[in-house]
Amino acid sequence: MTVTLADVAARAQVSPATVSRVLNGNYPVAAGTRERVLRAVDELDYVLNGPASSLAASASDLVGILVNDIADPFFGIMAGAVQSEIGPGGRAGGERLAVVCNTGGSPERELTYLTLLQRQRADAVVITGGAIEDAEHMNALAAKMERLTDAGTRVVLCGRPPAPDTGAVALTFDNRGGGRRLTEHLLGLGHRAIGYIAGPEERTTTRHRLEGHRAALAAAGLPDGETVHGPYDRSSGYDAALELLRRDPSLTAIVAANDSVALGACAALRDAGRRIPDDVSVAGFDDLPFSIDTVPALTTVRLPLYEAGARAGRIAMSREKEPPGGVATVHGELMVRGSTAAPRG
Amino acid sequence: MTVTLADVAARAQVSPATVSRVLNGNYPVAAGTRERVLRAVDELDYVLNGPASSLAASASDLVGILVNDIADPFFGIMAGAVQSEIGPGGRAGGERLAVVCNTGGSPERELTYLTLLQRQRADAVVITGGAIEDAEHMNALAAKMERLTDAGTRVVLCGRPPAPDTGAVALTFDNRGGGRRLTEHLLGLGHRAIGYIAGPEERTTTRHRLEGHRAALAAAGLPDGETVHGPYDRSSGYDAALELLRRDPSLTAIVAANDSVALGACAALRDAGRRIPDDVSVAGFDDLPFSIDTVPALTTVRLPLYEAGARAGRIAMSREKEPPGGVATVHGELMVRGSTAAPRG
DNA sequence: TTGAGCGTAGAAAGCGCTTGCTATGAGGTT
DNA sequence: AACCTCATAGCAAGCGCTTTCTACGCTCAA
Repeated sequence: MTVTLADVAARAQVSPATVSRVLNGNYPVAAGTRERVLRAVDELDYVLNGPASSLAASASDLVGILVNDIADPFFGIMAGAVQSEIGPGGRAGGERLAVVCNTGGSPERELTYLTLLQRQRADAVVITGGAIEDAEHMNALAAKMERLTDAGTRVVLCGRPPAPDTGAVALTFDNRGGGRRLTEHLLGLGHRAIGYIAGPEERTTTRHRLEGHRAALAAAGLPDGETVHGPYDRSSGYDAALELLRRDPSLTAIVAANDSVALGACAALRDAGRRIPDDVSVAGFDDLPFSIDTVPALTTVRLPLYEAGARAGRIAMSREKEPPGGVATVHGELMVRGSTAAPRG
Repeated sequence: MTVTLADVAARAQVSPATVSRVLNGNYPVAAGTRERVLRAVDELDYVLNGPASSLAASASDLVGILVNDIADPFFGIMAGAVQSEIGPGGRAGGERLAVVCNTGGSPERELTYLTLLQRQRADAVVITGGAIEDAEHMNALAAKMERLTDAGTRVVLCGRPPAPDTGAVALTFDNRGGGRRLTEHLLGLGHRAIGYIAGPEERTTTRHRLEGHRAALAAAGLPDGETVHGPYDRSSGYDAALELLRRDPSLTAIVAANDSVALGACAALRDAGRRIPDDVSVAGFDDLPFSIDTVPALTTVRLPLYEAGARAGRIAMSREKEPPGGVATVHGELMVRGSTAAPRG
């Protein structure tokens, strides 16, 4: 029914071993023989049986990429960059199956996907985005990562703090520094009543950005401002902005956990009759593609998502040597645009 | 080194066959035995060898999802919906490895990924987004899909025209109808000079949306308006809008191939000193999440991306019966918002 | 001429799992 | 008491490939 190696071998009048060697190209085969084999492969429309091959070679060409939310361009951009370095058509040339798995931000699903990838004996795994700060989950995750690296699977974290003693390489985003510079910018403009819309609690990204924000306030001798937590999406930003306004109608600036949240906040402010930036300044984080096109354009912290993803991909493929200590920090760049200005009067 | 089924069997004092049956749960095993086996699995931290299992059972738990651009929420939303029906934590409960593959819109990569999935003996494949209308590629693709379905892999197209005689089920988007209604809306407002920013040529999505647009014009007795082609992204929209303005400075409306393009067009119009919608109306397509938050909010055609993706996922899992004839059409809904208005004077 | 050395190909032993078939008892029947 | 039925469990034969080891010519140097 389905064509096997043996069929190809028979057709090319060689042994299965030779066909395998032609296909893998890791053993000398005479040019004529090779050609005969390739012709047979073509004529029979032969497709290698991946499982059989992986079993025999105890290695696969599968690389997994975990993302928290595939519908969010923040992850899409990183995932695309990783794939561009790994998958078909990538610089590597290898025909690897670079696949992205959507955890939806759920710790269990993160672990399940990791197990599934371990089951497939994945070559490498790239985990993108922030982590959940739950002790139990962190332990389970660390244990899993360690088992993966022990089994020879390279694990690279992209946009997540290092996981010590797991063998995983980390490309960490400087969320704290970015958050701090952003708030410093606002303080520099003269804002003193600044509301903060944070991401979901228990996420490293959320915490670090908030810490940076508060560090800037503290450095200026100011207390923490009003803070509201919520998911990383526009409607959360919308609701949170209204809530902040309710708590402190006199606030002159809102810092959002990311650009999508900022976008929702802008909509809420407009609906509440506040002009941006005249009445209230708004700032985001990430600098997603749409952020330059909002009205007014969004002040934000640009994270080099594509570059970081690409680098993570190369490290996963061992085409770039890992950073010293297995950890590198990726910095953001403050992008000052029209959504922030000095507060009135 | 690595723990195998046999190790678990030894520890649980049963045969490997029994362990396998406990793990697969498709054969009666006495409760006590099952428990002993599960304990051993746990104690040894056993993880099934996927390739070996797939080889022996000649079936895998891999489901592939192909997308044209993973950084575009249009695809991210669909992919996420498919995964929600298939992957871990999904309604199916099965621990399937639902993976998304980014073709980047390249025909070769599309084929390569399909081959890679065929190689892994994927359970099912969902292909999202429009197709390339190149005869050679279409044939190759059809042949590949046919071979996949022949081998028992269910193939579902989501947002792509049917592929007759390939065994693939298609959930097609009514791009033509949506495009037509959108332009009818503009005509109804009184616009006569309407520019069109199309997507890349040779894509079904591009062609159908444009055809709908022109059908509306023709029905109103108007000739085709100015048209510019470009990629489906904001900078393409920016450039194209300027080009349209150059060609016809008096145009009163611009229809864009999708929302991202429309966003770029809006930016260009603003930079050119035109007010929206006072001077020029702008419309998009898809109704991505950000579209309601643009200023002014974008008139567009809402496509039920999540619902369509979820349905594609269920069909791929045979949890919903396929539509009659293997083809169903998904309609869009015109969303009239602030970016379109009657032309002045 | 003989033997070493090289380039190339084949034989065959698995890789770790699934599953059809067979074996074994316990419980129920007549 | 002998027999039949189930419910469970084990045996063993693969699944289709990779890879080690061996074999077979040849060429080339001694």
